[in-house]
Amino acid sequence: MLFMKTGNLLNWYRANARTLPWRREPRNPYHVLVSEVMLQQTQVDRVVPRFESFIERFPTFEILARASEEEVLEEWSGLGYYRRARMLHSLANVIMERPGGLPRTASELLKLPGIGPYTAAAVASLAFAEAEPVLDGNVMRVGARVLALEVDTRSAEGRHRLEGWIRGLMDGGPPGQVNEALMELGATVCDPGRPGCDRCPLGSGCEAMMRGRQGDFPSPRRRRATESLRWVAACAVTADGEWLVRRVDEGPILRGLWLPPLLEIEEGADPAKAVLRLLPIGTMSSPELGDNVRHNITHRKIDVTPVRVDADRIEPPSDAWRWVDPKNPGLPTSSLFAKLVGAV
DNA sequence: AAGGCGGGGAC
DNA sequence: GTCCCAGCCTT
Repeated sequence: MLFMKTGNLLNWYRANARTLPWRREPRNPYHVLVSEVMLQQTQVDRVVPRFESFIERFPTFEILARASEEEVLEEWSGLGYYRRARMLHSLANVIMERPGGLPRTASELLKLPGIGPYTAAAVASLAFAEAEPVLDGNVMRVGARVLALEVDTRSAEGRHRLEGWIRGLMDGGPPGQVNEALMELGATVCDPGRPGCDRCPLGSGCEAMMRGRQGDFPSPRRRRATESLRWVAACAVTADGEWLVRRVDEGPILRGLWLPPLLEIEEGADPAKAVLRLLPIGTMSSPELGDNVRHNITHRKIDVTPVRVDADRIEPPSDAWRWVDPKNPGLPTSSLFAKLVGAV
């Protein structure tokens, strides 16, 4: 009976699985690892193109390890959560030093930088066939509904119950396929707002569906209130279209990335006046306001006013300043940069 | 156990 | 506007 449910799930998966670049057989453990790190809090559609270019540039652990952190961050630009890129680079170096290379078990993978319970289980099961349940946002939602789980899916008890359920499914099929099928189901059928129960292979095995209570699971997460901020961006541009950028060296956000100088301003303050203090430029044209740009960083909503000035290509005052071609910065940066370029 | 970290897309 | 996403590290 239990096995039949697994069979339904795996048959559904074989018929409906998306073809994704990191799923090519035989599984390449490096590809599996890179994709799983990119997929942390980031949706598949956004990861696919970035995965392709990352693998093209850094095809192996060894090549990744030998690259500079700045090169890795440049390739990561716009993907967000930049700590992931730093830790992946660090991980590659650990792997190169480690006898035996990449570990094959979840418990050993868990010791590596940037690898938490989810990624350890995903790599171990998908690349090395270990029977280790993955608990990501998708699987937790599917499981919370199947079990009509009243406790928080992230609590110790919730995780334990979900893992038990998945281990039961793994008695009926290959663990990697079970994990991947559950994630795929959560991503494409068991939608947070509008679950497609009529096409779900788990059918009457879902307790929430049987009770008509799909919307009650999983229990909602507490969320920090968003904070609104106002920034001004000093956009110094040469006649050739080169932009002056500065490396962010302080604050908790976007550190290490290169952006036009940014400054927080008060509501109602004059953005043009604030810009003058930000630029190491002697003479400049009269500042010109661009269209405001909206940028969200975790719990912050930031309203950015770009102020453009025509500038001469002065010598950068320190190595924390550079002139770049905005179409191809060649430096680590945020998607905010492209938004500003389009708004002045 | 809780807070913080990017960014975009769906509604 | 709100919510979510193949989470992790730090305190």
